[in-house]
Amino acid sequence: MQKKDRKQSITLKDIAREAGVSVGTASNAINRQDIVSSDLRMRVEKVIEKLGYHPSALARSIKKNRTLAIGLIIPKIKNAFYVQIIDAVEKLVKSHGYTLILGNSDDDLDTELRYLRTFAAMRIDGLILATVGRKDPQRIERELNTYEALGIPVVLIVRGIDQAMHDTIVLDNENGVYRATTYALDLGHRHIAIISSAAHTSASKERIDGYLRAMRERHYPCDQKMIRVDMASPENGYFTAKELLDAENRPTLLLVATSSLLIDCLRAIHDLGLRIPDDLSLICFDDPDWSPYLNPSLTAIRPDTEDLCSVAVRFLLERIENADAFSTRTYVVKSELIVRASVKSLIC
Amino acid sequence: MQKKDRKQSITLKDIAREAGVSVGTASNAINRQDIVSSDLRMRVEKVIEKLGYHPSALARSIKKNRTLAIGLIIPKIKNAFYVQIIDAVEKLVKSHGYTLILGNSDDDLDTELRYLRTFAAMRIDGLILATVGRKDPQRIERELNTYEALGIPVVLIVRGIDQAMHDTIVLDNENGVYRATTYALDLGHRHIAIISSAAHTSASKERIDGYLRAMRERHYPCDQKMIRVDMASPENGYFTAKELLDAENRPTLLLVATSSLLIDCLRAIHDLGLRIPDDLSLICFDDPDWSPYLNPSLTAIRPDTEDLCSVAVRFLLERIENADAFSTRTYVVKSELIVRASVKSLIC
DNA sequence: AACTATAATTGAAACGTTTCATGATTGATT
DNA sequence: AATCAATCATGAAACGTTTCAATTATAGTT
Repeated sequence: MQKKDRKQSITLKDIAREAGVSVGTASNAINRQDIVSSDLRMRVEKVIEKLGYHPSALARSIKKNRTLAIGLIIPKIKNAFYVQIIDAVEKLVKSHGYTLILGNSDDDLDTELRYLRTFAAMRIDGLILATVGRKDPQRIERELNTYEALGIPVVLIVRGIDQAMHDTIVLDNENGVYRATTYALDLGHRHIAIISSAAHTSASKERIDGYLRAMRERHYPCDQKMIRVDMASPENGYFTAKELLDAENRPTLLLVATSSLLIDCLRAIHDLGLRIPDDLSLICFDDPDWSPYLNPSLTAIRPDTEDLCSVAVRFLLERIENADAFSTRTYVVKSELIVRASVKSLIC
Repeated sequence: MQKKDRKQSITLKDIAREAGVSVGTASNAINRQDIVSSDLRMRVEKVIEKLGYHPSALARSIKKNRTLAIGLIIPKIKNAFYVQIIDAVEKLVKSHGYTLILGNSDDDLDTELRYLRTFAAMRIDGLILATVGRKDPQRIERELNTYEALGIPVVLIVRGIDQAMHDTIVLDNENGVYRATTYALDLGHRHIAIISSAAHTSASKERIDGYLRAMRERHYPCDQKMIRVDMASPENGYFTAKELLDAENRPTLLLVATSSLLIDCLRAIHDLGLRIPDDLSLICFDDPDWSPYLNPSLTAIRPDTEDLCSVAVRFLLERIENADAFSTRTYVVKSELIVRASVKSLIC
């Protein structure tokens, strides 16, 4: 089936003709009210009302070389962490007169690249990118070069890219997990496992590093079997968790590295009939809004998303205003350990 | 601070000049490969690669009178139900070559209206709208008339609007709650309360109607105090729930009408020290993906979001292809009662 | 009355594409 | 040789705006 040509709409030319002025004047009557007689302005407004004129942002953008649109690409909308980010970023950009264009790459590099291309073609004024990761850094770099060529600023969040050519906001993954691990050690846990996804992201590596640093500093051995990296295919976290928890020497505490893995892990725990925290203690990196209402409520490492987003948007808008005023910046967002009830103390 | 003029980019004219052809030909070499000699096509492609040409979707859209963008406006992204919808709709439109433009009105009518205007200005090819409701139907109607005038089809989802001028996909609110209520009655519950938000939406009314119908059919009295309508201001659900559950004759079962209220209710239940299901049974309309991992797992009414989205997108695309081929359609999405562990049987 | 300064309007070019009627080039067919 | 088709490329108009130099009208000053 063919798309029918869309009904053609009222244009500025129609307004001008009906009001008996030139089209340039009609434009001025709308946008530059200071420069036009109030008499004329009212006349044009009447005609606009009468004919039902709705200006085209396309034509406007092409002339003004700005779209007032900002792109946000995230890896997984089903992850509550990114929902918080979408919500916060949207409010922020809206308050500055921009529209948010969302891309959900669904943990798929090709989808991400496709959004990168589409958004560049759309000539968004700026991009906030949480990339799916480093499976194929060159391909992402290549798209980002397009942004460079088009003069569209890019801010990376959550996950950086090696060459520090862009402003980047990252979480303190290492430190967050480090503190969670020492907290667990302080409560007497020794068999601590960590399950993480997507080995190719630096976040994953950093979180594991935080775990390792805590264990090493306290001189506890780290069994490699306690470190599991899930391959980010759907459902896979479930099997990884199940295997880990069904093994002979089950850990006493499980660190879950992302809230999307959390659901898989909970399902595995549930299916194995394990009780939290008696059979297994649990800490999650990232604190979805329902975590207090799990039973028991969930001890979690909560990154300061508000801060993350406001810095990201600020950086981006600064670049949009004045692209070259700053050298590349990096900002690390603090996280906080929220102690609830999912970790059992093992000291007598 | 003023926005600096963006670096001006390579245009088709540059390609044409460098390749020694006319700009029309360059365009053909890119888009109409059948009509151009393969020799020329390769030459142009080389130049494109060399100069780094990135076509402007703005200019293209203005000529072709289509943007390949579809708008989706939802009332609350923090509501897991709408996250599912975003995810599903995005995948569907993407598979048809469209880009999704998301607007989160955050339960605010003005924000919704603003998105309606912005999206119309952007000349999206179609709109899927879950409106915040009927606080001020005329104002929404007015914006929708703009879409009519511009020939942009609109499909309403989840929440309809009185005059049936648009295709509409709704949930079977009444029936879903009806079945949940009879299920509760069958298990011996008599003091059943329902808490709902946003009295101005028809969904809210229908859900309460389903509750009432079940009670009446079975000839049980409905205490008006058992029907609470929350005013949709943030945190408010918490107080409404708390008041309801702290009263003298506390219900034995609570029907929660939306998953965003659910979090507030859980907090109230938690704060009052009530245990589910022993002190209070719970059923929620809408089934977020974490509901199986609440403890106890949550009995819920789950609408078939996949179906909702695929029908909505299908209706919309059909209208885009051929706006007038159909008269206004309405589709009701089925829902299913997922029985888990949050309802206690009261029969001996 | 002549001049000037200010204010209001015009007209055309420009933004980066697509499209289409026209023209040019080639090869095959009589 | 002349005609016809088929294939390729051209150039200009169009899409709906904004912008800006140029023009005209208006009022103010001497």
